[in-house]
Amino acid sequence: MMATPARGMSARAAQAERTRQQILETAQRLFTEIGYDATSLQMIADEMGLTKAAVYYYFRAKSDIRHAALKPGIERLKSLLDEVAEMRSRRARVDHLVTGLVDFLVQHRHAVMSPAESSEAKHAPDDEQVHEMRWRALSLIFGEEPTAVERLCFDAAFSLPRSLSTLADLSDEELGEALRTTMLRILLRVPS
Amino acid sequence: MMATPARGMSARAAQAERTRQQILETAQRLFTEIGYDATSLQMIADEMGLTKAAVYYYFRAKSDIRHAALKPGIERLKSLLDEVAEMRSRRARVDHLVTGLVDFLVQHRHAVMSPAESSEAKHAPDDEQVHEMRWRALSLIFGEEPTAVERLCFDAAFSLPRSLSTLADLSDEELGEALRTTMLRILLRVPS
DNA sequence: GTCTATATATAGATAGAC
DNA sequence: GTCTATCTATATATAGAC
Repeated sequence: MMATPARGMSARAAQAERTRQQILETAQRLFTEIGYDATSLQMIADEMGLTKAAVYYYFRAKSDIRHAALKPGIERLKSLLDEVAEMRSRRARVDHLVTGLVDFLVQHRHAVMSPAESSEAKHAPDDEQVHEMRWRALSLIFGEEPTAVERLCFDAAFSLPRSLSTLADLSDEELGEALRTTMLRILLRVPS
Repeated sequence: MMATPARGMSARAAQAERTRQQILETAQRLFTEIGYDATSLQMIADEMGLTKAAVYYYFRAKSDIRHAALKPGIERLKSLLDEVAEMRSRRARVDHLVTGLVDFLVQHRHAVMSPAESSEAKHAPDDEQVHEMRWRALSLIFGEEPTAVERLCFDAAFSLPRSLSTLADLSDEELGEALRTTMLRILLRVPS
């Protein structure tokens, strides 16, 4: 779970932690590039010069890798929504949510996994959480009873992470600015 | 390939055509609900009370079912773009594309398959075509050198088909109107 | 900590009976 | 036209040697 080996760890344990982290990064990249279902543990092992069994030493199941890969994004989104919930004006809420999300997206632009689009999407605890947060965000932005158009604007704006792969030619700054501008435009001034 | 058995067909052949069509509809529904990769031929066969081998009699491979399921949408989009290309004003082009697309989406709202999100997405001819049409549509709406924000607005608007499943509570009329309004709002009056 | 070897399940696909 | 039976490949996952 740790990004860096803790102090006091043996050299062996530190190496193990690095290996674990590398598996996670490799898996995350493959999930992003070709999708979760299409990524086999064999591919992950091959890319790292390990065997499947070695991968299983670090993760008990394929779904655990998915869980670990999704975790930082889920945590970030959760705390972002907590912060947003404290804000009074709608404008400030939208602004904070968009800015926070865009910053996270740009930082992880090459490893952004959409939680949906996996055959595990049903009943997996991660996806339950994402689903709940989606509802929470919708309420925070458009109130308890959003109109159909508002719901669509919400979906349109927050579907943009899926488009990251088609924007590889942009620098981090350009990408961030474009994402922020577009999301704000879609979410603010929605016609009734 | 035909939606209805042609005149002069034997009763046996007509029955075969119906079975083929039913397999297609069942598969399409499952592809939409749980995704292409997660749908096995066994599931399709089970839902219809057939065996896998029977399904293979009608379709030589799983990918052929996908191809047949995608075909109507691809054809519709292709002719729509041909029509749009003939129009002079940008406003008319956006209007015609959005209206045509929304009509198609509402009509097939329970069986809309996103061409991407399958492990076959690479090098499958269907996806090549969709990719080309995406570029063509982008050029028709925003010109040959769209800005980053314009590309994002394009993606946001045309990602909306993915949201159909979350709008099951709307009537066809409500859905169509909301889709049309939202897409037009996102695609028109994009800030420079 | 990483390996070989293997268990088990299921995928897509085919051959041939009826 | 639909079936049973089977093939082959590959998936996730485990046991136990080193």
